[in-house]
Amino acid sequence: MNIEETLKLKIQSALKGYNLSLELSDIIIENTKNKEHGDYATNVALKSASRLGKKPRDFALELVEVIDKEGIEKIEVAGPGFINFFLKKDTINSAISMIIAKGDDYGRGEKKNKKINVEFVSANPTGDLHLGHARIAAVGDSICRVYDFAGYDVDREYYLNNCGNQVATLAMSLNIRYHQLFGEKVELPEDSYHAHDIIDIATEFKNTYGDKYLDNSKETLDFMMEYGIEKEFEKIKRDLESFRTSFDIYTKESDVRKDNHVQDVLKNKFAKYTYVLDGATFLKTTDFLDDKDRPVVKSDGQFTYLMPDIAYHLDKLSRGYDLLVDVLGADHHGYINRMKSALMMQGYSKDVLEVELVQIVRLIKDGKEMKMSKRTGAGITLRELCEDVGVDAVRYFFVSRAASSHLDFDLDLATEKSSSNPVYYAQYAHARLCNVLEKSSDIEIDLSAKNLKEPAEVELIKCLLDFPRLVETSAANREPNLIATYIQRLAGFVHAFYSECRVIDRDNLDVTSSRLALVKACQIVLKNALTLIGVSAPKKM
RNA sequence: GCGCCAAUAGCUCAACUGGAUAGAGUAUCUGACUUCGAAUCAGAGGGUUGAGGGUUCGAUUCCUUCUUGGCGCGCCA
Repeated sequence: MNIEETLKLKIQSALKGYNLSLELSDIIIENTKNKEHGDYATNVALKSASRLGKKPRDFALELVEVIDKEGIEKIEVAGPGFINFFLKKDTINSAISMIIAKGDDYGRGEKKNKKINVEFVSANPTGDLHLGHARIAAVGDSICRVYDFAGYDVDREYYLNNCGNQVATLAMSLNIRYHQLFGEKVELPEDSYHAHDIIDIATEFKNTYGDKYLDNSKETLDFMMEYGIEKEFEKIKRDLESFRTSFDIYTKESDVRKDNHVQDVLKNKFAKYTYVLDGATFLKTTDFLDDKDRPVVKSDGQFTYLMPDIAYHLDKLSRGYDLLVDVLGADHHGYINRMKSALMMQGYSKDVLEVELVQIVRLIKDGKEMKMSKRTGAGITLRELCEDVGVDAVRYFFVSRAASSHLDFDLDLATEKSSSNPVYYAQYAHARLCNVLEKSSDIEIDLSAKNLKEPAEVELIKCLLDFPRLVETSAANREPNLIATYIQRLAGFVHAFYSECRVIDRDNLDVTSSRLALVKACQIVLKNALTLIGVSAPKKM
C-alpha cells in the first residue's frame, strides 16, 4: 500500500459520519507545490462542504479532528479549506524498501481485465516511412507500453493496405522503372511514386528475373505488385524494428476481403443503412454522427476504402476487445465520425472506438517549410532520422510533446544540436546513479533508509512515490508525454541531490548506506520510466 | 462557407484534468570541479495564459463570441 492510498483511506473513514457517499476515487490527493503546504493535500472539504451546508474551512477543521494521525506529523487547514498533510520522515523513507523490492515492477498497475487493441502506423506499403510516421510510431508504441504496464491487455496491430489504387500505382511505377533499366524511353507519370527506393526495388527485380517480365501484361503487373508490396513492407517492418516498435498482429486488407467477406458484411449487416445514387452505394452515416453520407461502393462496382475498413473494424471487435484505439495523423480526422457511425449501426457504443489524433509534423529545413510527399519522395525518412539524430533522441522528442500539439521539426537544429536533447539529461542522471552503485558495490545498502533527512532527499523520494499514479493517469488518458515530463522532473531532482548530497563517504557509512538505498530506488524508477517510452537507460554514456 | 485541432516567458514546451505564488529547457547574465562523471548544480531577469463575456469559494483548464494559424470537407486512402 502506498502513501497516497493510505491517506485516502484515512480520509474516507473520517468521512464516514457524514452523508456523502464518496468513492475512494473521488478523494483526490495532490502533491503540494509549496513546502509550506506540507507533503500532500486534499480538497475534499472544498468539494463537498456545500453539499452539507457547511463552510469549506469549518468542515475541513472538523475533519482534521477525526482523521487518524498515525504516520503523520501534523495536519493543517489552509487557504479556503485545503487540508495539508505533513508526514513523518519514517513514513516517507519507508517507501524506498518497497521500490527496491518491486524493482522492474515498481509502478506496474493492477490487472484491469480490459482488452485493448491499438492500431497505429498502418502506412501503405508504397514507400519509406517518413517524419510523420515517426511521430505516430513513437506515440503509438509508447501508448501501448504504458497501457501494458498499467495493467491493460493490449495488442498492437498494423493494418496493411495491399489492395486498391495505392498499390496499383506502386506496380505501375515499378514496371516503368523496370523498363527504364532496359534503356526504354518511358517517363513516370506525374501521379506515380518518384522516390528512389522504387528504382532500388526495380533493380533488385531485374537482377532476380532478368528481362522475363517486359510484357506489360496484367499478370506481370499483378506479380510486380506482390513483389513491390513485399519488399516495401519488409523495409517498413525493419525500420520500425530499429525504432523499437513492434506489432503483435498484422492484418492484410486482402485477408479481410477474402471469400467475398466485405460483400457479405455490406449485404447482411448494412443493407438497411444504404441507398444507391448515381450508380454508387451510399451509407447513411448521417443517421448517426456524420455530416455527409459516405459512398461505400463506387459506380464502377469497386469498394471505396471505407467499406473494407468497416469490415476490418468489425473483425477486430469480434476478436473480443473492449476498446479499439486507432492512432491516426490529424489529417484523417474526418474519418472518425464515419467509422464510429458505421460501428453504431451494428449496435456498438460510439466509445468502443477511440481515435488518438497525432498532429501533423512540419519539416523545417534551411528555415523553410519542406512539404513531405510520398509521391515525389520529398522529406526525410524514419531511417535517415534515426541515423542522423538517434533513436533515443527522436523518440524522446516526439513523446515529450502532447500528441495534440502542432509542432515544427527543424532538421538542422535536430542534427546539429542533438547533443542538447533533453533525453541526455535523463540518461546522464541514470548513468551517474549506476556509476555510484558500481563504485560502492562493497557497501551494504540500508533498506530502511533511516538516515535520509536532507530536503533534496525528501523531495526525491516524494517524486519516486508519484510514479505509480502517473502511470495510471498516463494510460487512462493515453498521454505518454506525461511520462516524459515526469522523467525530466525526476532527473532534475536526481541531479540536484547528486550535487548537494555526496553519497559515498567511507567515514560515515550510516548515511552512505541509506543514500545508496535512495540511489538504487531512483535508478529503478528512472529506468522503468524510460522503458515506458522506449528510450534506453544506459549505465555509461 | 462548414467542421476538427491549436494559441501560455524572446524561442521550444509543461502545468498532476477545476486548486494555493502558472513551471522547465533554451537563449542572456552571475557564481560552483583537489571529492561518487561539469552532458551537472546554485542564483538573476523574463507573463494581462491571443481578446472579450460567462459558470464558482477558485479558471491556463469548463461554456460562449471573436481574432490568428494548421488540417480536413473526393465515387482518393
